[in-house]
Amino acid sequence: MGRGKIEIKRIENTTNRQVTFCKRRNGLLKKAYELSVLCDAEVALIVFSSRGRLQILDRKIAFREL
Amino acid sequence: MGRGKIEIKRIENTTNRQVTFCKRRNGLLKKAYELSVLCDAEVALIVFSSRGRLQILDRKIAFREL
DNA sequence: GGACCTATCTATAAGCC
DNA sequence: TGGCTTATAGATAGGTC
Repeated sequence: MGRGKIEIKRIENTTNRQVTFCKRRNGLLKKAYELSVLCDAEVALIVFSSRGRLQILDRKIAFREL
Repeated sequence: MGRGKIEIKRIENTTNRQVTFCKRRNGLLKKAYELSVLCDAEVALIVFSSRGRLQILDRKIAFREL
């Protein structure tokens, strides 16, 4: 999606990788939230960025960043 | 998205809710996988369906269903 | 229930500032 | 680095079989 198609493999350019990480992490959090609400499901999402930041989403700890 | 826009609130129709759960869970698993590969990040996704099935994605336990 | 279809909506890649 | 913008790829709602 976006202006061009990309392959699903490690983005080598560091800047581009970080930008993509932020964008896609946000998208993933949003979709996890939507799934939990729409379908009344328990969804937990745990993401470690390459810099070691831990981020969790669930319906009780919504959008918490540790 | 799809043929019409929907509100993000619990889907009351049981059949429709289960269909949406399956579709969106698959979409979420795919996006979690893509994030982990593209951005070399650790991503774990834990989903409980309303029927209590547990599903986990991470890069080591890829697409495992318990 | 699952697999496929497709019109339409959404996420996002690449730019620009 | 962090927001915007926008063209386009991708996800999916509703439907059929």
